[in-house]
Amino acid sequence: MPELPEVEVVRRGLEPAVAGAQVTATTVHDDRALTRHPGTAAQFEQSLTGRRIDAAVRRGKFLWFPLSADGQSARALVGHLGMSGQMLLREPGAPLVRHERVRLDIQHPAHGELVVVFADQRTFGSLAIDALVPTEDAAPGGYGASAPFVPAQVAHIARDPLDPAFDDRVFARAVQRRDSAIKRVLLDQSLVSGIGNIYADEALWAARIHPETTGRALPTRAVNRLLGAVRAVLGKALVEGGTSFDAQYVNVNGQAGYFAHSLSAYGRTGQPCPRCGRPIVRVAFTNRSSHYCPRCQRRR
DNA sequence: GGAATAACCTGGATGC
DNA sequence: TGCATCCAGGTTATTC
Repeated sequence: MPELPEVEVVRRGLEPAVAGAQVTATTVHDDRALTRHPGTAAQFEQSLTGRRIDAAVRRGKFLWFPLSADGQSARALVGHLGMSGQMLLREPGAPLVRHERVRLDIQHPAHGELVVVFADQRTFGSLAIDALVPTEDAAPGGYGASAPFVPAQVAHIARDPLDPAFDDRVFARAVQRRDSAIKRVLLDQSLVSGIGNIYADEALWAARIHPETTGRALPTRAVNRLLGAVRAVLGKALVEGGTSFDAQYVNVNGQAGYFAHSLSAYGRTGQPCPRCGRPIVRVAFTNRSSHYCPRCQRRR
């Protein structure tokens, strides 16, 4: 499932191919991929075709591609991979990809003609064209950005822990005001972005914190330890190309990541904890699952 | 305003 | 073999 490392792998793969490229054609195969787009599929195609992409930017799990102004208001192509979205680079004229929803034909001054395919099995992902608005803190909008702008529909998303503008102290104070379980807090994208179910479980295991511990119960030292664990887990996953369980997550060339082999808690129900040997347990958690070690991660 | 939950969706796995 | 059911989970709208 695409979380921060997977989305960053995609951004890094796309950046050299799309930054500076012009969109020569846009084809929407399935308008369910445009659920976040305010207009029709035809308007989406018309708005995008002919525009130049200036960069590839990410905040949390959102990607966006600022479009050259050309006398129009500043806008960007915004994308979210949802649970199964993929952005693939293909050669011109490449056959239709399974679950292909949108295709962009682009012309890059150095790389020539290329195709960007947005494919998505479960249709939770989306593309949209959205206005860029100034960031609240005047810092660059996200990873890969030089300008202090963010798409309007991403403005409520907090910065992620790998963003240089992320404020550790503000995060710690916000956590300690919450009566919710810390896992729920980690998944709240308006407090800290980029963390999903997999990396929440892994970071809590690394920091030896029980997922049901309330934010209010965590001393500042523990919040900082957790933040360090989050950064370590995300950084390691990024180096290993992200986590792939099946064909749902691949990079822009269709290749899987290797971090699934490094997981310590997530998806390891009944297997020994790598630290103490006690079996990892799985418990229900708001329509999904939490995995943790009952010995290493004792409830406060 | 904070917290909790349902709904959206598809296909693989499992059980009968 | 075929059908029904369960499960995975990010975001948003709704409710309390």
